Amino acid sequence: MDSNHKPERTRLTAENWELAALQMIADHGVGALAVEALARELGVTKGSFYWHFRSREALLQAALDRWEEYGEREVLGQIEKIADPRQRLPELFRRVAHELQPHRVYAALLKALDHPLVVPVMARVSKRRTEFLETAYREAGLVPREALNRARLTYAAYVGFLQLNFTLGLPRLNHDEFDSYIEHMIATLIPA
Amino acid sequence: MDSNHKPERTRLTAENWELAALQMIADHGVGALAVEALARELGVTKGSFYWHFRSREALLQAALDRWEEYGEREVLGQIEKIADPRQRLPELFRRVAHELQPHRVYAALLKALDHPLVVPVMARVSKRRTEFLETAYREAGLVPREALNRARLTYAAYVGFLQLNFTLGLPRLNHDEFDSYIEHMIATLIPA
DNA sequence: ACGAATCCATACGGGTGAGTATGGGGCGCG
DNA sequence: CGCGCCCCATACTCACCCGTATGGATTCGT
Repeated sequence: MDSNHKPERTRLTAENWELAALQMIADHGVGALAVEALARELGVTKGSFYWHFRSREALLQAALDRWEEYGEREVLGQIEKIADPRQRLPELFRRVAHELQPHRVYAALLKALDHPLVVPVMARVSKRRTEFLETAYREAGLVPREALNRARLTYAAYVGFLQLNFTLGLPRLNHDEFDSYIEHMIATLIPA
Repeated sequence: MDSNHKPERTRLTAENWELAALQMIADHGVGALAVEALARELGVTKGSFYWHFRSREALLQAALDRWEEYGEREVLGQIEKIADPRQRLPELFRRVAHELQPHRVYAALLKALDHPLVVPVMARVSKRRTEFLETAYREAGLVPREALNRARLTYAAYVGFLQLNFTLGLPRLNHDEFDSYIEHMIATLIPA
């Protein structure tokens, strides 16, 4: 430990700033995304930041774009590999339930829905995911109107769960309670 | 129109500030709760505010307390009058669905779950409402474990719906689509 | 090796919003 | 009538944070 407590050093790239921004958003919310605080975190000063980005909002936009692109590629990409449509929904539920880490940014963005830059991103992501659920429910045998409503209900339950248990940390479910809840959700929402 | 465009005048009381604060929270979120902005809204200056309240946080706390107390008295009080437990849940769903106005503060508070003063309030409110749903589901015939999980699922769906359709304004449901969604929710979540 | 491009530090200006100090005006009450 | 208390205006200070200006340091191309 010859220099700082943050072992990062040497030159930075725009990607470094964007990833650090996403980390900051996940930890302390969009409102805490300040350039001087980020610079401290990275062991540099504002002088560095304003070389890579035109403004604070430009960084936020870049970070959101990166997050959205990553989310589409990772979350939905894996699921579409599951061939059997009947197994797709339960498997989706179980996988999503056990990857809590990637949802931290999503939960933080849910709390920043007043910010103009956040709204269109969340609108696109929510729309795509709901449509994905809708086709999955149709493949599972629901008629179109029911599939649409069930998709909306499912995604609302997902978002609400994030808010209540993740952000609020409300009932602090242990592992068994959590699994029990997920299986109950599968039994209730997915048609037999 | 001899004076201001805001027809409020004469001396103010602490209650006036708290109600104006809740209005501001509902309209522009907790972050927009600034004392100078509120003072402008009420047609006075900061000098007035700091006579009634010690700080900005004191106002926020008072407003939250008022909202929590009002919510318990109004929302849950009406529902408990419904005698038949079988009719209680569908009736609850339909009533809650058609009173969107009282939910605006709740939706705004959902976006302020990083604020230390907001978290305990939301934790208490969510806990009470989930427990209310749990007993209602038990009265409707579910076994205890299922009643608990179904209550959590229902409340999560409620919270997520607020976030997606209220705050985000996503699919912009019209009246028929909205009713269709509510009835689908009743058919899916409430045991026959 | 040496100039040029890249990356960063230092220092400053400006805007915003919380909190304080202090005095003045309205209103009840004797 | 005039005295005192309640309510509010004015005018500050202070802290924070965005953005700019400019020069220094490091690295890369050739």
